[in-house]
Amino acid sequence: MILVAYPSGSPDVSCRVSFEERPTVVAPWLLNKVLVRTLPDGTTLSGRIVEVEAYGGSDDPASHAYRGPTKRNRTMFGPGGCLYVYFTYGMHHCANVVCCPEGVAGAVLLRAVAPIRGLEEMFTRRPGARRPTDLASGPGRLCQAMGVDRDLDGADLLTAGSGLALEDDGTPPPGMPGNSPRVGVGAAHQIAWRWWVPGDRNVSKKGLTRSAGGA
DNA sequence: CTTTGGATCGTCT
DNA sequence: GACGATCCAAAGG
Repeated sequence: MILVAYPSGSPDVSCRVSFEERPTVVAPWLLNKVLVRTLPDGTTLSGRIVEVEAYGGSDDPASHAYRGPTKRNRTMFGPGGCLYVYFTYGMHHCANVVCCPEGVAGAVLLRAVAPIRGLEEMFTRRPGARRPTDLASGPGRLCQAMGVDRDLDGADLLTAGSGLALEDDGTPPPGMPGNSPRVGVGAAHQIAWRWWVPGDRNVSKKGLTRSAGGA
């Protein structure tokens, strides 16, 4: 039982217990945190998280974990603060931050980041991208730009040396984030489990729709 | 600008 | 054997 998740009222990205919260709590909190990728050759790529979605476990029909653990989704049942990467549509990878206590499935899909470091490398990895907003404005694009694939599944985002890390540069999450139903989820189970940074151009196209955020 | 359909393969039934 | 937590190019307004 978690008694105190956010002792100071301001979640600490380096604190494991923060990731034992539910995905609907962790998701909006991740907005404006920085995702840092260290490539095998030492190159650093980074971007500010501007769009996320929450996925649950046995309570969420839209979640990979809805019908229990499988070889593919087992990372979702592991400890919070780790990365869950899956491959879909025969060509795209998507990255998630695992949350909830170990044994309980839950994750936050990283849908978009605003590139900060390594733009040149990202353009190389994403031929066809013209503008910086083409680099990581979507879950598949984000993974392609930052070199994230299934090899990083299970990586610990709170430990240096795992290749991918979460950092807090002091920018707080938006006080009133954009909020809408999730993208690509059947209308039958639509609830507003998607959040974004209002006004950020890197938010994926399908989402500058109505919200509580405004510009 | 919006809409539409094809690509492509690991995973689970 | 069917179907994606998607992306992109092409075509139409």
